[in-house]
Amino acid sequence: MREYYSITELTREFGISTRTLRFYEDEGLIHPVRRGRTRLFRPSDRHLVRQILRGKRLGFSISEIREIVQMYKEPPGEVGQLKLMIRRIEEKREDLRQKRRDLEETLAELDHAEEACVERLAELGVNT
Amino acid sequence: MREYYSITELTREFGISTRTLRFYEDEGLIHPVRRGRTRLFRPSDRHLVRQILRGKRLGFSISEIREIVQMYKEPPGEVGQLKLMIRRIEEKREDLRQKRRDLEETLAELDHAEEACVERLAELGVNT
DNA sequence: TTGCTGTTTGACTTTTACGTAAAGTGCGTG
DNA sequence: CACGCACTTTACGTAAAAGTCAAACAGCAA
Repeated sequence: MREYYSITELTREFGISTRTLRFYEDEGLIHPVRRGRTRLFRPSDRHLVRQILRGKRLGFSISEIREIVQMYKEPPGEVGQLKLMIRRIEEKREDLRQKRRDLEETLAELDHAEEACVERLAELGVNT
Repeated sequence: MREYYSITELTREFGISTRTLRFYEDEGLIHPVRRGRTRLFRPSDRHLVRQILRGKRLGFSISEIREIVQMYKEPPGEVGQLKLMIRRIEEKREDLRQKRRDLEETLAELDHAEEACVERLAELGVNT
């Protein structure tokens, strides 16, 4: 496990630009440490980036992703906050379950579409 | 099964604006027929809107959704086109499978986060 | 010292997906 | 007829999420 990653190492690994990583820092999603002015990304920052990009692929906005990564952190100490957090987590999970339904339906329709194409090819006498 | 829906009926049903439906028409996603200048939405248009919104929830862009709804249509008649279409469908499916992995991972992490909160509540002597 | 590479901040630009305002059409009702 | 209502087009505006570019600095090799 490496101690630190440079900004370009991460851009290469994840296929994103330096601008994007700085943008995520401005948005408070990541907090790389500094040596002088230069950013040093720890493994935890790298893991956060991975989680951020996962959220992006699922169509979450930056502020939604910000909420989600808050949830991954240490649970708060106060009872009210904890209950609030649990409610928020449940909401996100419901959101994700909706996405899962959408996803399965879309996959099923694509399966169907592909079958139709394959059948059409067979009709045309093409050996698949 | 209704013959036609008005634009506002659909906006109410789906919780979107008229602007959005006209935008989708401009983008070539739907093609409601006209009586005079007024749009009439058929059941098939309504179904398309449903599919479009599903794509949106999954984080697809308008042009990606355009590609997807092309795939739902009748398969093309020409062999080359058919093979191309099948390749495209397979790409989208791979895309969706990636999303599914992302989704399951995110759900798992949220499960874990919620458990941590519940445990923390228990430590504080709160009866859940 | 010069030059290269990587990095910084800051400002401006772009794309997407609509929102919103203006001005007008078509139709059924009182 | 006048009104209201749903609908139309055209045009400009905007927020989010970066992309792009410039100017400057730091470290290191030749």
